[in-house]
Amino acid sequence: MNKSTLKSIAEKLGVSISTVSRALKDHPDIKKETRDRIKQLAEIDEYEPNFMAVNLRTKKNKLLGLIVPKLSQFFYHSVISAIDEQVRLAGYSLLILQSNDTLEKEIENTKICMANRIDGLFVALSSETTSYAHFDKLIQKEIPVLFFDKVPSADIYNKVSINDIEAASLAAREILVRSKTNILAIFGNSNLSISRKRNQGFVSTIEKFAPATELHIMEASSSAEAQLSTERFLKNATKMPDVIFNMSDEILVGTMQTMMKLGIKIPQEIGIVTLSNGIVPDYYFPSISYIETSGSKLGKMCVHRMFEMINGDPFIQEQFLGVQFIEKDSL
Amino acid sequence: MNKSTLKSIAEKLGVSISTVSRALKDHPDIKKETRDRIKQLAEIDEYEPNFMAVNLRTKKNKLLGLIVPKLSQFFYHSVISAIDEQVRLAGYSLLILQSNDTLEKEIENTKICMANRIDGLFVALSSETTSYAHFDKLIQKEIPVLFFDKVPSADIYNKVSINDIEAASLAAREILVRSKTNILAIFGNSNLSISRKRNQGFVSTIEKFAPATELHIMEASSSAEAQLSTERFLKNATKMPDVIFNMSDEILVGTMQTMMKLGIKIPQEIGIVTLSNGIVPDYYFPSISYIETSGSKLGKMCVHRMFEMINGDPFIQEQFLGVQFIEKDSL
DNA sequence: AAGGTTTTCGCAAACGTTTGTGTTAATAAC
DNA sequence: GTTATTAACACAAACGTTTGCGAAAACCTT
Repeated sequence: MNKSTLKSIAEKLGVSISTVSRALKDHPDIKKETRDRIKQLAEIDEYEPNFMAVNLRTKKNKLLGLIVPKLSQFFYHSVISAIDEQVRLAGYSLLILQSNDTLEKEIENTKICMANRIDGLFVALSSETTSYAHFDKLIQKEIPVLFFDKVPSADIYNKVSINDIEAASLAAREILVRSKTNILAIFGNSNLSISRKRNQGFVSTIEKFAPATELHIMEASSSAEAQLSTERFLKNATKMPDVIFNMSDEILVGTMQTMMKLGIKIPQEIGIVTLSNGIVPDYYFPSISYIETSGSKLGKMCVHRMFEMINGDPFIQEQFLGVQFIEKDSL
Repeated sequence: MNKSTLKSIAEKLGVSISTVSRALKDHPDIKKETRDRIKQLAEIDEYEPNFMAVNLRTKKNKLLGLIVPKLSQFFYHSVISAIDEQVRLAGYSLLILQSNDTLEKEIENTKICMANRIDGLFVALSSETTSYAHFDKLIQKEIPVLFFDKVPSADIYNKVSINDIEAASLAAREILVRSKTNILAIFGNSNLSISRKRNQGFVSTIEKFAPATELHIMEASSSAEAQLSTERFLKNATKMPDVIFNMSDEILVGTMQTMMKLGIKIPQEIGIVTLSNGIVPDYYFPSISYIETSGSKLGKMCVHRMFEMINGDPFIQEQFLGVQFIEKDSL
C-alpha cells in the first residue's frame, strides 16, 4: 500500500523530484548513471505515473469520448470494438457512453465528456436529435467532434459513414444481374435518413437499369413488423416475388421468420439479400448473401480521421466507407 | 475558449477561491446572498469542475474498470449495458476494456486500470487466464475486484455468476415435464468450466428423474461444428430425437441451421430449447423457448455487489443469478 | 461597554506532475 | 589564467481543486 511517487523516489535517492521526472523520460540532462539508479528503483517500487496529475499539468488527457445510441445494438459492437482497439494502440483511452436513443441522455453525455476533458469525441446520433447545439459547444472549445453512422445532414460537421446510397444500389445491381423481375424491398422507418438514402439508392438503380421490373416497397420499423408485413404480403400476392431485399439485419430477421413460418425454400422460391455487417446472415440456412457494411472498417476510418482532426486538419470532410457484395447461398 | 475555473469566478466577483468552492457545494459557511451570486455566475460561465484536479485532490476517482474478453460478444452487451447504467446512476464512470481473450491484454488492461486509479474492477476472465497475480496486485492495494460470468474457481475471490448447474437442470426438467423420451443435448468445448457445469446439471437431472430416457450427448465448439454434427446425427439416427437441448446461443445457431436445411418442423417433429439471454431465440420461427441467463440482471447484481465491496464489506462471496424458463413456441 | 459567539470569509497547504529557469562544478577555449 | 561553454542537477511555479485553520466583522449577552 506504499504509493510510489516521484517524490518518494526522489527522497529515497537523495535527488530532486524534477531529476526523477526527467530521468524517467530519458531527458538528456540526466547522467546515465543516476538515470539508471532512478529507473531501477522505479521498477522495484512499481512506480506508475498518476494520470490525474499528469493531465492536470499537461492539459492533454489522451482520452477520447464515444457516444452511441445503444451499446447493445447490432452494428455498433464491431465499430466500438475497432475504435477501442485503434485508439488504445495510439496510447489513448476511450470513454464509452450510451444515449439510449434519447436527446436528454445525449446532452448529459456530452457534459460528462466535457467534465472528463476529452480530447475528441465520436458520436452516432440518437434518433431524437435534431439540434446540435450541445456538440457545437464542444467544437467551440476546439474539441474535435466526429460523427459516424448516424450523422447530421448539415455539411458543417465532420462525418464518416456508410455509403448508404451506393450500398443499396449495389444490392440492386446484384439482384438485376440475376435476372429477377419481381422484387419486394423492405426499408426501415422513413423518417430516418438512413432509410431514405437506402431507399433512394435502391429504387433509382432499379429504375435506371430495369424500369420494367415489378417493384414492391414496404416499410417496417422493427423485426416484428417486418415479419407481419411480409407474411401478409406473401399470402395475398397474386404472384410471389422472386427476391426480397432487406435494408438491415433487423428487417432481415423479420423476413426470415416469415420464410421459416411459411416454409419457403431459399433461394429456389425466393432469393434473399440484405445489408449487414456479417453476423446475422450466418445464423440461417442457407447463409444470406449481403452487402457488407463493416463496422470494424468504419471504426478504423473513424480513428484515422479523428487523429487527423486532433493534429489540426482544418478541413471539414464527409468520408464514406466503401461497400462490397459478400456472396453466400441465398441469392 | 474561456475556461471557467474557481479562480476565474473568484476574480470576477472579488472573493476568494475557497469561497467559490464552498458556495458551489452549499457549504453553510457561505452567506446565501454571495452563494447565489457565485452560483449565478458559475451558471452563465458554464463552470464545470475539472475532474482531474478534484480527483488529484480527493483521491476519490469515482471510476470503475470493466474488463471483458470481447466487446462484441453476445452475452456481454447486455451486462455491460446494465453495469454502465447502474454505475452512472451512482455518479461513477466506467472504463471499459477488452482483453481479446488473451492473458497479455488482460494484464495490460489491469495496468491501465491502475494508472487510471480506478476504485473498483469488474472482470470476466479471458480464456487464457490461469494465474491471477495481476488481480491480486489490485486487491493488495485495496481495490475491490469482482469477477463475473467467467470467474476463477478459487473461493478467495468475489464473484457473481450464472448458476449454470441450476440453469441446465431447469432446462432438463422443462423437457421431462413435456414427456420427451429421446433427447439430443449439445454442449460447448468441454475444457471450459461453463460447459462442464451445464453438462453436469443437465445430465444429473435427467438421470435422477427419468433414468430410462434415451440421452445423446454431443460436443461442439462453434456454430459451424454444431451445424455439421447435428446434421450428421439426424441423418444417421435410426430414431429421430424428439427434443434438442442447446447449451448456448452459439450452439443454437448451428442447430437451427440444420433444422432449416433439413426442413424439420419445430416443435412438431423436434422440440428445441436453449440457454440464452434472449436475443437470438427471437431470430427464428417459431421463437425458441429458453432458460434466461439475463445479462442485464447479472449486471445489476454486479454493481450492487461492487458497491457493497467499496463500502467495505469484508466478506468474500460468490453470488449466483437466479434463472427462469421463458416459454415460446419451440418446446 | 466589555467579553463571548457566531457568521462569513480568506490564507495557505496539499494532491503528483511538468517544465522554465537558475545554479554549481567541470570542461573547453584562447 | 581568465573566460566561455557545457553537463548535471535543483528550485519553484503552475495545473484546479479541497479543506483545516485563522481572522475580521457582526451579533448577542449581561
